[in-house]
Amino acid sequence: MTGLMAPNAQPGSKPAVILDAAVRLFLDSGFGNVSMDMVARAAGVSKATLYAHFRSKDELFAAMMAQRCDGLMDGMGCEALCGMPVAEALTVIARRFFTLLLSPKTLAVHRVVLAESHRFPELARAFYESGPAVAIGRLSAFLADADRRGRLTVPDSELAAEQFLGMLKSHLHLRLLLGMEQVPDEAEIARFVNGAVGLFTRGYAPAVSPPAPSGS
Amino acid sequence: MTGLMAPNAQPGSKPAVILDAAVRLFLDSGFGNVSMDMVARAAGVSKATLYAHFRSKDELFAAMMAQRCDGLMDGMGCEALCGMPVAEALTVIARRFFTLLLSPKTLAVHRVVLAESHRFPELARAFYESGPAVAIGRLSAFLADADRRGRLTVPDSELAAEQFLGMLKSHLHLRLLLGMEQVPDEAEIARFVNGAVGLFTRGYAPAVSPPAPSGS
DNA sequence: GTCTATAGATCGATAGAC
DNA sequence: GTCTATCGATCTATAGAC
Repeated sequence: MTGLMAPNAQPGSKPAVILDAAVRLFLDSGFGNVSMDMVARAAGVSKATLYAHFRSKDELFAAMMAQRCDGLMDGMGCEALCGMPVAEALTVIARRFFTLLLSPKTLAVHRVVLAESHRFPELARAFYESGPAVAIGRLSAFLADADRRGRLTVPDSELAAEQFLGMLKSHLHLRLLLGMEQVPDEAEIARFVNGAVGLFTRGYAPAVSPPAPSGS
Repeated sequence: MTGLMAPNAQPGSKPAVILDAAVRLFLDSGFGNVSMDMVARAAGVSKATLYAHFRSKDELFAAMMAQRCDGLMDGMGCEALCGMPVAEALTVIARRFFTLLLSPKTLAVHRVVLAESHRFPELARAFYESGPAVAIGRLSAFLADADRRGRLTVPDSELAAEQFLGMLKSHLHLRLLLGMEQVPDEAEIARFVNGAVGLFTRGYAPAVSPPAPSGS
């Protein structure tokens, strides 16, 4: 994160308790539908105490979002994947990305950031840099490595990373953001993951090699 | 559209004038940041007149969105494309979809619907059905036809349609929604369109045909 | 630091004259 | 139908006692 301010989150301290309440309320109902009275009551403090720690509602919101964006990409490391067969590694990456993207927490962050990106432009940027941009960067590095080793033929690894993640998001992500669907079950996840990995590996297969699945 | 109500939009009539003002304000600033006073002033009528035509702010917002969703997919017909070579047809479809998706008007609708999908669930559904769902449906039909004619091998045409449109959206759409980028120029559009068409036609190429670019 | 009480401003919706 | 004026509720932020 850039440094939007993340108060010393001594667990149990007043700022931490307030932030926890703010996370629940803001992510659940958005910025405009949550009043400072509600935050104060949910945190079990008075409104004056709240204002003693956060100078305004904007600052509280920004601090809350900064906390949520920080660990967004934990568990998306790609170190151990460079040795695996490409299709297998892509499957692992796709499943991780999907699980993260479709989790209620991540969906809530998307909803709130999108809704308030106009009022908080730096926040929108911080979210993108700490979330989607990291995913693209790591996958792009993995693809560039696969290209160097001849496992795939990827002329534009950044574009390819966007394509792969975009295929997974597809419109399913939009449907979930709009509240039209529940989180998909295993079968539906497998359908998207296998479909994306298949299309991607076929479309970026190395020049003229046989379709041997393991060796090569 | 389902029938959310779209008052007789006699051009020049008071309801039409009010709706025009509401479109500008709501799409620009969202639901919560626009007051009925602002709408009345922008439309050049009094607040009482406004309430004479729309019983509440919610109803005005819904009517405004219904109007914007109606023509959303105009110009996305795929009739004349079934005769063209697949790659060419996909390029046309991709360019149309991209132009539509990245237009300021469509971006604004996305922003507002996403922000208010919690408060207006039927509105979110109506938007999805009249916009993204139509795009998926038409492309899916085109792909199923291409599969029947042996131009592509597409076992799951609906999934494939989602993949193709998702590849185009990628994270570029998100960056634009967040206000981090201007609308891309011709070169950037070509990069995404050609990349998607290329990956898609290679990955869904018919079983064992040569990679001839034009004929076949 | 923490509380209670309230100032000050805004907004959605309505009443009543014309 | 259209206007002016206003009600009642709500929200952010602060003042002042402890």
